[in-house]
Amino acid sequence: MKNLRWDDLQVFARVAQSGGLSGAADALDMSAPTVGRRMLALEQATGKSLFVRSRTGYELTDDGRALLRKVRTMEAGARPIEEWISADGERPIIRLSAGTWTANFMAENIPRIWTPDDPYRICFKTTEARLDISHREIEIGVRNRPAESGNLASRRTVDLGFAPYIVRSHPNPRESEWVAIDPDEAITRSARWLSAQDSASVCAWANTPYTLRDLVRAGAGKGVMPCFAGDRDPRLMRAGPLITDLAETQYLVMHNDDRHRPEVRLAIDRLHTLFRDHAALFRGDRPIGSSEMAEEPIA
Amino acid sequence: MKNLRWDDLQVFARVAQSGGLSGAADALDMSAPTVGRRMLALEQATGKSLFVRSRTGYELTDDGRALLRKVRTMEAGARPIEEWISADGERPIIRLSAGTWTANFMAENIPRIWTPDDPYRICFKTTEARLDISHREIEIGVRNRPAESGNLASRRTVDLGFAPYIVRSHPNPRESEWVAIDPDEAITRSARWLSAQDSASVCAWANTPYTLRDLVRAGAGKGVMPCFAGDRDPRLMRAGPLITDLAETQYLVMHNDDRHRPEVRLAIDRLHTLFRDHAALFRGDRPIGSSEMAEEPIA
DNA sequence: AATTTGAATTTCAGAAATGAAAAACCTTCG
DNA sequence: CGAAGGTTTTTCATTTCTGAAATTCAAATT
Repeated sequence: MKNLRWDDLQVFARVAQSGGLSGAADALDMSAPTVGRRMLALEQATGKSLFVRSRTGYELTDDGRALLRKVRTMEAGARPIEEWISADGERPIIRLSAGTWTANFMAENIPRIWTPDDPYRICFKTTEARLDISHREIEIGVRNRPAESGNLASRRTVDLGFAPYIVRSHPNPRESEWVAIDPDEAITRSARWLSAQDSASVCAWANTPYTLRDLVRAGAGKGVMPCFAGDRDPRLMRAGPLITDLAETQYLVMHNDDRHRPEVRLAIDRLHTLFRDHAALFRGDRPIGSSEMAEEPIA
Repeated sequence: MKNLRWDDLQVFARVAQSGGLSGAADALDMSAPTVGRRMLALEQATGKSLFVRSRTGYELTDDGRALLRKVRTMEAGARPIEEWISADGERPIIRLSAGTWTANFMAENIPRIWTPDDPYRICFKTTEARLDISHREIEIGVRNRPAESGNLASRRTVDLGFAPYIVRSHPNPRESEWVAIDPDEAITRSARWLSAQDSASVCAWANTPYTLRDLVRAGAGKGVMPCFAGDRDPRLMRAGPLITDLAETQYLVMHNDDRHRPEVRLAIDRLHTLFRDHAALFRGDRPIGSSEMAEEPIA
C-alpha cells in the first residue's frame, strides 16, 4: 500500500461534495477519468470502500462519510493557505454571515462597518443556516448564542426582542390571522415559535423572511419579526407586546486564530459599536413617536 | 498559476522539517530531484520564495516559516486520517507524553494504566519538551498547567512538591554543594530554579534528570527532585524542606476531539485514579518510616 | 592546498498519469 | 417501448512526472 497522498484527499472532498465524478472534474479542472482513477487509488490506499458507484453518480459509504468528516478539518487548514497566497497585496476578504434581518440591518449601515479606504473587503453571507466557522467557511458570524467549543471566540453585543407586526392600514388588527414561515423551512427559533402556539390561526406561509414581510405589508395578516426590523418599517406597526419567549442575546462569533488579525479585529469592533449604538432598537424599546395598537396579550 | 496541490504541501512540510531535499526524499520515499522539482513548483504556485537554497541544504525564508505554520495545522488534520486507515482492526495507539520522573512513575505502574487485554496500546514519549497536542503530536500530555486555548481539554490530578535530596550515606549533608541541570538544557521550572538562587554553590551539572540522580546517588552533592521521585528512592533522603517556590499542580491535557474516544477516556480515567491514589506522595507528605535530615531552611 | 564528503542539480530514458474520444450504462421522459 | 440525456468507464496516444546516474558545487578535513 502506497502512502496516502494528500492530493487524493483534496479530490475526494470535491467528489463527495458534488456527488459525482463529472462535477468534481469541472470544479478541479481535471478530466472525469482522472478523478475516477484517483478515487480508485484512494480506496486502494485506505483499504476501504468509500463510494457506492452508480451510473448516476458517486454516493458515500459509511467509511466515506467518516473520511469526509476528517478531510473537512484538513480543508479548514488549507483555506488559510489559499488566502495567504491570493492575499498578496490585495485586501483580504472578511466573510460575514448573518440571518436575513441582521444582514439587512448591516447592509443598510454599511458605511459604519466598511469604507472604500478600509484595508479589507466584505463578503456578506445571508442565510439562516449556521455556517461552520471552525471549518473556516466564514470569518465572522452573527449568532444568537455564544460559541461553546471548537476553538471559537464570542463577543456579546445586544439583547434582541421579537414582536408581532401588522400593516398600519389593516382594517381590523385585532382579528387578524397569522402569516408564518413554512415549517419545513423554519430554522430560527422565532420561525418555529408560531407552530408551537396551539391557538394561533395561520392564514399564509412564506419560505423566506422577506416574503413574510411582503405578505404582512400587503395586509395578509400579522407576522413575527425582530423588533429592529419591524420597528424600522414605516408601513408596519406592532400587533401586540414583546414576545418574551423569544427574547435572546446576540453574539459575534469568530475563529480564535482570526481574532487578532487586525482587519478582523477592526470589523468586529465596528460591528460591536454599531449594534450597541442601537441597543434600544434591538431590545424592542418603543421607537419615538411610533403608533401602534393598544397592548394586550397575544393569541 | 496552477491551483495549489496538497501533495506539495505535504512534501514541503518534510523538507522544512529535515532541512533539505535528501532527508525529505528518504522520509517520503521519493528521489531528491523530484522533491526539488516539487518545491520549485510550490514556489511557483504560491508566488513566493520559500527557501534559501544552498549546497548544504534548504533553509526556510520568512514566507516559508509562515507557510510551515499553516501547513502544520493541515498535518494535524491529516494525522487522524492516517490513524483511521492503519487502525483497521488493530488496537489504536495512545501517545502519552510526560517529563522524566512522571514517565518513570507511570512506567513503574504500567499495570495500573494498561494490561495486555486492553483495547489500546501505549506509546511513551518521555521528554521535558512540550509536545504539541493541538497539532496531534500526542494524545495525552501530563503537564504542570492546564491548557488555555487551541481546542484542548484539561483534567486536574494532584499537587506536586519539590525538595532537595542527598544520598543517605553522605558524610556531611549540611555542607554539601548542589548538583544542577545544565542551564542550557534547563527546561522545567525546577531545573531553572537553582540558577536563580544566588547563594547556591553548584559543584556539578548534568544534562538529564537521570544523570542528576546518579550524581546525587554517588554522593556528588544534593539535587532538586520532585518528591514523588526522591521519596521513592531508598538510597536518597531529603536534604531540606519542601521548596515552596516550586509547588505546582499537575494536569492531564488532551485534544478536545479525543476526549470522548473510548480508549482515550479509559486511559485518562486510569491515569487520574493512579495519580490521585498517590496524592500524598506527590504533594510531598513524608513517606512512612523514611529517615531524613533535620529540617532547616535551605541555602 | 588538495582531498573528501555530503549535499543540490542536471540529464535523459523510462514509467506513470492524463485527457479526448468512444463506449457502455442507467434513468428519465415522451 | 424507444429515444434522449447524463454519467461512468474504457481505450489509447500524449504529456508529464520520476528516478538513476552523472555532474556540480561548497564546506570540512587532511
